[in-house]
Amino acid sequence: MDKKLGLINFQRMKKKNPTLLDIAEKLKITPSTVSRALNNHPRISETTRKQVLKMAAELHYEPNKIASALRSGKSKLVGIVVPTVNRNFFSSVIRGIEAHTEKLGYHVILSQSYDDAIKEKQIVQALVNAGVDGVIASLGKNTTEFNHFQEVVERGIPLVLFDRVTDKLDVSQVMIDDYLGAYQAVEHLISQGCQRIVHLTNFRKINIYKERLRGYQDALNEYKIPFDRQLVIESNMQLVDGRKSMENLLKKGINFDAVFSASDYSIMGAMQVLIENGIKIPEKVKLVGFGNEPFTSFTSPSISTVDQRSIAMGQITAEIFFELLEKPPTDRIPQKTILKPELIKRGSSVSELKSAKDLSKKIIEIKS
Amino acid sequence: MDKKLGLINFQRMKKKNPTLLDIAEKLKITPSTVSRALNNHPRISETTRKQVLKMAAELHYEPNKIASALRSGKSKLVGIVVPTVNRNFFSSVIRGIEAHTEKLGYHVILSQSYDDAIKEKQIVQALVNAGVDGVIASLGKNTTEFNHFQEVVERGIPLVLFDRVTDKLDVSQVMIDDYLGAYQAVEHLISQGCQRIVHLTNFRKINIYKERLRGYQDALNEYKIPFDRQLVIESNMQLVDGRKSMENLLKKGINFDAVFSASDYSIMGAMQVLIENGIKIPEKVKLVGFGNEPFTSFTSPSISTVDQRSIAMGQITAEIFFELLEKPPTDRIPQKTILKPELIKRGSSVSELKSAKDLSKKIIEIKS
DNA sequence: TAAAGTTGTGCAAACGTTTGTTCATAATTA
DNA sequence: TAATTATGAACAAACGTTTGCACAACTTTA
Repeated sequence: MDKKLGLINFQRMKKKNPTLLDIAEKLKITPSTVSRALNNHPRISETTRKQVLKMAAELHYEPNKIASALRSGKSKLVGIVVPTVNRNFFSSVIRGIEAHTEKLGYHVILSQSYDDAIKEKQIVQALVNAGVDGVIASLGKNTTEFNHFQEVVERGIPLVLFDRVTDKLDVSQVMIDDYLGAYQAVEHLISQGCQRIVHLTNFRKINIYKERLRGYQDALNEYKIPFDRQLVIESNMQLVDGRKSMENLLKKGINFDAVFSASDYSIMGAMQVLIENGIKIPEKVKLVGFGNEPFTSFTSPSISTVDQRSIAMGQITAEIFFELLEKPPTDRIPQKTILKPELIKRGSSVSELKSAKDLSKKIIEIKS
Repeated sequence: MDKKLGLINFQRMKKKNPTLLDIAEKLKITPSTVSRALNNHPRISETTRKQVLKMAAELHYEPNKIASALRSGKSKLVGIVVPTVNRNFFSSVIRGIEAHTEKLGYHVILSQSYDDAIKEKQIVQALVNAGVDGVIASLGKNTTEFNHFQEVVERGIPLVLFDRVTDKLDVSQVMIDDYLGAYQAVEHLISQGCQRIVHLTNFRKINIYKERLRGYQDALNEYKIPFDRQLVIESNMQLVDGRKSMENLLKKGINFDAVFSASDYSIMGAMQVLIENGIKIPEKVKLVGFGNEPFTSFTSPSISTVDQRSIAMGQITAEIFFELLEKPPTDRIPQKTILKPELIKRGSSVSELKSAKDLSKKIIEIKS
């Protein structure tokens, strides 16, 4: 019986990590010296350092981050909070951030709020409890209250917001110029001869959509095109919403020659309905979306859209974040960084660009 | 000078978390009692427990997870490793897992390997160092060596693989029946009258692609259609690869009437080239992809594809994982769970389904 | 009514680091 | 050569929990 128990225990035995103490004992020095040797403390002799490094490698020593975090208060973890990770924009930004964090020996805890304000709050608290050294976040659509983020700041934990930001928090923010993006998109449509431009926007009046709407209005103004309230359609901006909005427009018989949507998803839905009704794009109606989701280049015609500079945003967000991290909390002056978006003209708004193939055909025809 | 320093220090003062000790002192009891009270230890009296809970709430006490993790060896963190998070399939699985973990008070650390074997190794080590209680992973395409995962198992840390799995590790796995998915897809194409079916596959011969190829071959066999090596095209399976593969096929003048791709991205590319060359889909060539990426339903025609049951896979993976977690390492018998995929027939392979609108039109026409 | 069991709490060690302080020795300066 | 400074390493405390053990005060059992 005893023997069997012993056997079981033996099998259960987990491979134990070697610790600083193990290295210290082998070398007949103290753990503190080992620790300093591994952390390149200047007061450690080259010979000791070499010995320690060698022994550490030999034993496959891996520092226990938990213990380190407890003692030093630095976890080398940065928490990222996004509404969803399943959006090209967000995952690109994350990739940009990750590239930076890795270089500096930090790791990322990724959490999704699914645009749920309560979940967002829980996540942020959990991240703080987990001892992250900083938080990078993009707000959920339904977030109207910011105590959880305020708390982060008060704890002296660096916080950077990107894309979906708020003025109610006095923290560093990185965003694109939504106003400009919308303005350029609408200006482009006008330059293509459009006069009755529908705008699809979100019924939740969060910053980015307000700005896009403002860009739309100002561009119309600039070109002396009257603003028609009827042409601004509010919805949840998903594909189905785009479909519904377009179906409604057609049913009501409202006259229009272009659609500028604040989301690629809803413009996709709108385009589907237009195609199904035999309305030629871009001949009869021209379309521009927002976000440069990958699928916009797959469709036929491909969809013009506004690129949000996700990679750049990720890089810059990370840079600002780590600058903040180095500074003591008092020196952290919140800064706003606004990136210029890029209008990508594709087949849905420019006849000649209907597809790459068409283009090459045309050239061949001219040649022959 | 002194005063100024004092002021600075005051400003810098971070809001300190209250600890068990703070609660204990206020109530004139010991931290151990407080700890037990908060953890519902049976030997704590109801009155003490209530007092502690009240005081904890009053002080906004949040347990320090780091300290708890260090002492108890349980971090309540589960690490997820996926090639990329920017794929509907993966993010759906993750969502399924998250739903489960949250209920049980666990948190998720999400990491992306970007199909880079070295990065994957680093990530797994980092997760172990970070003290995760378990790991859920989907292998990168280039992973050929599994020591890092073996290490996880040896440490007694539960490991579950999903979708991209390997037989070289004796751990629990959850996957779909790739063979069946492919078989059904090809069978469907044959039932639509196709005889010369191209198969786009990955040049990396990882499990899932091998299985899909096998399904393709067996379906042909079953229906006495000769296997033609020329019709199997290997590539990296991205959109551009699909384009190239199709361009090559057309250039070589190879005869075919259908394409079954092991990826939605490459079938998308292939479809673009076909459309650009004026080849009618599904009349001349029928297409089926694999993965049910959202964009497959956006295109025109919409693309038939094989759904990978991502939500179910996430749920089941999480269930298996937490079962494992409860058991001592010795009792962890690896189990394989194979889910049935679902063939989704859309316009790219069925003429009558070209679009929902067409369908409704037809109905109306019949009526009138 | 003494022995045995229960219940509620305190004590102190432990988890594996990091880090301020001390202390000896070696190198520099006056 | 004595006084000072640099250098390298040891000591010990600390981070905030958890947890085995001890122990007093009760309650039950014989």
